[in-house]
Amino acid sequence: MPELAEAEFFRKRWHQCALRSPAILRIHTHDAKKLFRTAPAATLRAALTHTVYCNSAAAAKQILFRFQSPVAANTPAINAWLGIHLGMTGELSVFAPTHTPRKHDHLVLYTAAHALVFSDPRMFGRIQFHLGSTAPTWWTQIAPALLSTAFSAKVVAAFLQRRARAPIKAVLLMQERFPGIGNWMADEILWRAAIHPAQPAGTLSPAEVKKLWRECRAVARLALNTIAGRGDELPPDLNIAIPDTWLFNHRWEKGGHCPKTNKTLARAEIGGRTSCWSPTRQKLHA
DNA sequence: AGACATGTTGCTCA
DNA sequence: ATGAGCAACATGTC
Repeated sequence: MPELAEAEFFRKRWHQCALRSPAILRIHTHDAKKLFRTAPAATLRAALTHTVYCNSAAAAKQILFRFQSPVAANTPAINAWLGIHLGMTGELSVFAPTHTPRKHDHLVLYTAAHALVFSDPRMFGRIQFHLGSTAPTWWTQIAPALLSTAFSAKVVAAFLQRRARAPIKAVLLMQERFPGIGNWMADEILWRAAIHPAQPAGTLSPAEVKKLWRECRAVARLALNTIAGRGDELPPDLNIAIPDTWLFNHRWEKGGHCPKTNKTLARAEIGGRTSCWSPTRQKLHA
């Protein structure tokens, strides 16, 4: 599920509740070493218990939550940074404080009013942790956001040249330049830009590169607005918000049709991932 | 039963 | 050294 906008959706879900009841009273963790590979669960539990939630942010497919230890006046507060990557099947949800951890609830933060739950059946996600006054490098090193000025058409063009022989679809999935783009966003962008997913990145015309860059930003903006909501608003359901004018609602259904051309959508593995495109709209060229 | 899944990483080979 | 391709990870669903 989680790409750029879903990460922000799940961040808000925890945030809205954590804000109202911010003291962490108790923490449950599962034994999934894989998820805690860079932050041992015991260390995290010890450091985070009795801290207080401050704020959070989402970037790319990652979420950062900041907590502080209550300390005496005149003493600088210690920040505890919790990072969550949702992987393929990760999810953040909120239950009553009486919640009993389910099979795939790998991390549960109990406050007076809630149980903040991170669950992930496939365990492709990752939990990170850091103590210190400044944000950790695994957070600050995330590439500049699609909607930032640093993500310029020029920077995109240069990146495509370095990856000239790779299919453009594979290039869009590279987080070091396109933070937060995943399989469905990449297909949505290419469909709107009318570029075939297998087109080698170095063979895009200057006009196509410009169009691709614009659609990266447009899809990021639309996805954030519709999936993650505007401002502090949170859509009640992750699945109901997306209009049928997007490729999104047609790409997985068998015999799905392009909402622009009404032709049957094509599907193939490109760049190691299943890709979906509209054959009359997105054509390979020299 | 078997194919497939909205992600990353680490290994090969060119 | 750099880029491209692919298997592996672990579990659930159709």
